[in-house]
Amino acid sequence: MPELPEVETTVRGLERVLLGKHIARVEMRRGDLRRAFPPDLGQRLTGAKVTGMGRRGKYGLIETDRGDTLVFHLGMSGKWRVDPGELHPHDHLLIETGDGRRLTLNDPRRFGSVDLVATEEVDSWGPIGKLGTEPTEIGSGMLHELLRGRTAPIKALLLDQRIVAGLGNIYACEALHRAHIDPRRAAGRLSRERVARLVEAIREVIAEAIEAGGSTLRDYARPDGELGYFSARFSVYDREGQPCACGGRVRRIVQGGRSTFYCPRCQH
DNA sequence: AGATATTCCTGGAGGC
DNA sequence: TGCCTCCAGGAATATC
Repeated sequence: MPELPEVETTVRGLERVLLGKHIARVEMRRGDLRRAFPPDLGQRLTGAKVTGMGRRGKYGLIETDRGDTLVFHLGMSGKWRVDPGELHPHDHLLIETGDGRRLTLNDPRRFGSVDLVATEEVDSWGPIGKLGTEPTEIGSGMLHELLRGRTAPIKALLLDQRIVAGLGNIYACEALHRAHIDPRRAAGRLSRERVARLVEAIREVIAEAIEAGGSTLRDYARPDGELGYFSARFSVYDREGQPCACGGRVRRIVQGGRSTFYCPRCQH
């Protein structure tokens, strides 16, 4: 389930293979993901040189010297495979570099997307233009202001990409646990101090996940050739019924159709 | 406008 | 073993 840390790790992995390299060949195998692939994706990428790599929220960015940026989203099952041996059924896009490396975008559930956007328009481009602040850049005063008057549970608003960009279900749960905040609490009723604690927790959880992902990345050229995803020991996520560090028991509830895991003993 | 529900899709888990 | 149902998730869209 790629959230910000997994996308960041993916981008760093792709950077080693792509940055400064020419794209020799592009093969669109199945283009009907969330959106159809741009029909001219192949011709606009073929022969181009990759001049930069980046990330915004959960979107990965591959910038070329033609003024285009490939914007990808991994949805929930997407991943890039580096030098895959043979192609798999869900390898929807294949990119070959001038020095013979191969990359495939694999996404069984096809919730992901691939778009080609003029580089100078990326920041204002539809989905990215609507995104809120990066977790690393948001201040507690700013978040407190954004949450003011909101009656929805804090958990639901942490998943709203227009407020903070990049959190998904896992890290929203983990951050709330670390900040000792009850996920059901109305977002607008959190004190300034608790919002500050939440911001700190979000930053820590994200940073640790990226660090752990980076260490997995060191051996990303494993036999299966896949980029390694962060698989940490979560404190609460997917741990229903198991003990919390405080001695409580992790509970699962449903909010907005999504599972929330939290500890009733230490989250208030 | 804000909150909530529904939709897309496939693989894996669990039930019988 | 095999078949069935259900569930996971992000983001767009619909509905209250």
